[in-house]
Amino acid sequence: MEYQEAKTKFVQTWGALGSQWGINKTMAQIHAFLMVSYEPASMEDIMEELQISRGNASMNLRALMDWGIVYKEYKTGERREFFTAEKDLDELAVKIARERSKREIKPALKVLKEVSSINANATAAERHFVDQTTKLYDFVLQADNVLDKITEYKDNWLAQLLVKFMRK
Amino acid sequence: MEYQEAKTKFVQTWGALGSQWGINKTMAQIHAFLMVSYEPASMEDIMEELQISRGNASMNLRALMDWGIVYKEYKTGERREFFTAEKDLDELAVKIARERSKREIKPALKVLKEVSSINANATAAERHFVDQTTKLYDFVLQADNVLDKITEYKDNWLAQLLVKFMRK
DNA sequence: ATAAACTTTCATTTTTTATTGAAACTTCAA
DNA sequence: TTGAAGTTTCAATAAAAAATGAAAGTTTAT
Repeated sequence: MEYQEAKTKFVQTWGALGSQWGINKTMAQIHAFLMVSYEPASMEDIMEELQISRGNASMNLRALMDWGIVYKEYKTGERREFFTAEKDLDELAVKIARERSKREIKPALKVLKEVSSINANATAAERHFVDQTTKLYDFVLQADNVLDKITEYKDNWLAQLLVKFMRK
Repeated sequence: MEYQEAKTKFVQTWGALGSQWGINKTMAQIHAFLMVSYEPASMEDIMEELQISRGNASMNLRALMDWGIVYKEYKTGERREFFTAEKDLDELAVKIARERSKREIKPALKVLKEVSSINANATAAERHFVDQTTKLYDFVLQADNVLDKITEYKDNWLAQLLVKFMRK
C-alpha cells in the first residue's frame, strides 16, 4: 500500500467509526486527517483533502475546537489560520470522555433520578419500575464516577488500568 | 409525576441516549420498555406502547436478540411470543461491550495495523504518519484488552473497578 | 477608511438512516 | 392438510442528519 492510499484509508475508517459513536463523519475525518498531518493544515488543505465545502469544514472545525481536541494555530506573517489535532492519545481519550459525560451521562442521570423518585408503589408493576430505574441510576452514577477517577490520572491511565487488572 | 408519565419519559430518554451511541432510537426504546416491564411483553404490547409498526418492532427485536440483551419467552397455551430484557446491569454492560468490541473495535484494529505497516519513510510526513498510526494501534489494542479483562469478571466488575481506583 | 483575504452563518438541497405496510412465510391446532 | 394466528422480509416512503454555497461578517495591511 502506498502512503497516499494508506492515509485515505485511515481517514475513511476513522470517519466511519465516528459515525457509529454519535460523532458525525466529517468531524471524525477532519480529526483523523489532522492527527496524521505532519504540519498544521489550513482550511483549504482540509477542504481539498476531504473534498468538502467551506461551510462544512468551518462548522466541524468549530465543533472539534469546542471539544478541545483540535487547536487553531497562527503562523507569523500568514493571514490564514491553521489547525492541529491533539496528538497525545491519553489526553485525547480524557477529553472525549469528559465531554461525553457532560453532554450525555449527566443529563441522563438527572432524568433517571427524576423518574426513579416518583411516588408509586400501588401495584407490583409500579414497584418494579421504581426498583429498576433506581438500580439503573446507581449503576450509571457509579460508572460516571469511575470515568471521573480514571480521567484524573490523565497520563497513562490506560496502562495503569491494565497493570491493576493484570495483577488482580 | 405519575407512573405512566415517568415510564414514557424514561423510554424516551433512553431512546435518545441510544441514538447518540450508534444504537437506533427504536431499538433503545424497546429495550428500555422491556427493562421496566414487570411482565414479558408481546409484540402487540410493544407496538402499542411505542406507536410503531409491526415491521419495525420485528426488526428491532431481532437486533436486540442478536445482541443477546433481549430474550424470547413462550407462555404455555399461548401462541404468541413474549419478550423480556436482560435486567442484570453488569451482564447487560458486558454484553454490550463485547458486541461493540467485536463489531467496531476489532475491524478498526485490522485497518490500523494495515495502514501502520506500510513501507514509507522517505519523507518526514510519511514517517509521522507511520508513527501516529502505530501509536494509535497500540492504544486501541490496549484499550480493547482492558475491556476484555474487565468483562471477564462479569459480576460486579464496575464496583471492583471503583475499589481498585479508590485504593490507589 | 478601504479593500483584499479570509471565515462564519444559515436557508436550501442532498444524503443517509429509519419506518411503514403489505405480501410471503411459518407454525400449530383441529 | 387446512386455515387462523402469528412473524418476517423488503421495496417504497418518510424522517432526520449532514453538506452545500452564497451572502454576511471579520480582520488586517496599507
